[in-house]
Amino acid sequence: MAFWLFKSEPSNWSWDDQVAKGDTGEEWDGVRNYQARNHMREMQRGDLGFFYHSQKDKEIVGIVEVIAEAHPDSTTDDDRWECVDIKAVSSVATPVTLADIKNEPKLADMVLVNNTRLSVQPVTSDEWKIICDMAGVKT
DNA sequence: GCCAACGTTGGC
DNA sequence: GCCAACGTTGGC
Repeated sequence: MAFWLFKSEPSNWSWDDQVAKGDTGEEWDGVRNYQARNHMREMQRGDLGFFYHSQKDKEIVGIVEVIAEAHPDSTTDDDRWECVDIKAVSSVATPVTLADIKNEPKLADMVLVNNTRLSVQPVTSDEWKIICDMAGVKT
């Protein structure tokens, strides 16, 4: 079981949009970055991830689950790009902001802090646990 | 709205 | 294969 973080600009694809898809889930398409794609290739069904709103909110707002492993991205003919499908699992009780994360010394090494531009990131199990505590999510 | 950081492209 | 130029992302 691995943990991830999915970043999205809410004006493009928000947590509400994701929740509206229910258990059907949705492709995490549109990624055009090799590092992010490689992370998606490593994902397995049942892996969990944080759903992070970039730009305006800058906070983790929900938990998602990988429901389909990497497959060609249907939004392009370019076969370099793949994506996984994810579904919303639950909203967090307390959104965890980027500022909260930066204020927590244990999270100083998070990719979110050090490589702000990467849209799909790995999260360690320690980081997962700490953030779930902060968010009021039971693990 | 600005700007820094980073990834990608393309000329050589 | 290197590196300058460019485009995009995202925090502030």
